[in-house]
Amino acid sequence: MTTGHDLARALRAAYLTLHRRTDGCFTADGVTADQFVLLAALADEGPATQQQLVRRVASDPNTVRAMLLLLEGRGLVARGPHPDDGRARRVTLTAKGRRTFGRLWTKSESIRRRLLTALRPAEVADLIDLLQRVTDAMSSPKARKPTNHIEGVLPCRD
Amino acid sequence: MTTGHDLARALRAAYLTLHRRTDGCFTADGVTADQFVLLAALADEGPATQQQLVRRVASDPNTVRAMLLLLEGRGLVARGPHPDDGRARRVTLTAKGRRTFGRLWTKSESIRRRLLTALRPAEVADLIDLLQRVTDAMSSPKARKPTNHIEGVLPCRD
DNA sequence: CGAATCTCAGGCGAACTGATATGC
DNA sequence: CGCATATCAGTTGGCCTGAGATTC
Repeated sequence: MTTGHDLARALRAAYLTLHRRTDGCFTADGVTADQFVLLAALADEGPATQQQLVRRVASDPNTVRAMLLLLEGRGLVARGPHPDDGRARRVTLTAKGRRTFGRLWTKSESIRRRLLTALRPAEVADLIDLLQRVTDAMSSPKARKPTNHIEGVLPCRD
Repeated sequence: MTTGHDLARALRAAYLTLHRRTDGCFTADGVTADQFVLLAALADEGPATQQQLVRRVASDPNTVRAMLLLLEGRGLVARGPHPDDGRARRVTLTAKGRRTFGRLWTKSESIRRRLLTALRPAEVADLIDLLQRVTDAMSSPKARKPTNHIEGVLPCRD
């Protein structure tokens, strides 16, 4: 019956509407939804190298760098040298970054509440698990031509 | 325990990995994942006005227009006058568009197969339902200042 | 040496704002 | 008239390619 295409569409619709609402929530603060995700990754899991951030937010090095430059320009993050690895940078939230994130977190409270009132707790857990499995299924098990970027062009072949 | 943030992250990761893989699948054909969604919307549900396409693919008029211009330039879609409404346009797939979509559909077979093998049929149905409810929950029930665009800036308040 | 981390230059499509023309 | 559909100009941020420097 279903070909998986319905699932892809449902996933797309859910993500885009969430993303749009989140963006709208932060426009007055000049922070995008994606930048908020980056701030949250730093706030939740602490300082990280850019490479680690790439993995935390499911992005790529160039994009993360560009976002960090923007956030750094606003004084929300700092990129210092890494103590143990001369190649890496250690990205941290500044005090201002922490304050801003706290404010944005509060501002987006209603969004999270919406999510949680639309679903029962058990359903939230189920949904997270199902999404996780989708993510795993789509993650490249065999990338050919590994580039310095994310995983190279993701092949159609499985 | 969960604040809804985990759910947002899982949703983001699932969508982005799917989107990336789909994009990579079509790069050789010069069609993006989002354009594919537009083609699919036309192939599945037939000709439509641009406004209808906006709803079908959960986007906004300006974005849809820009994508249609690209697709029209490649001869994949045609935008004719609407028979009943002088304001609207009737967007259709061209023969070439249908052929291209068929080819891309076949090419992306492995992606859909991955989705379906990662989940049991009942889980697919559940996931679609849960995502639908997330979408509904995030869709603006009360937009203030309706613009000609999508719904105006989506407010944080619920 | 290869591999990993990051930088830089450049490009592209998606998404948005705001204003406008036209037809219902 | 208000409202809906679509257009146009312009901007931004996200994401990517490809190359290169530096360090492990």
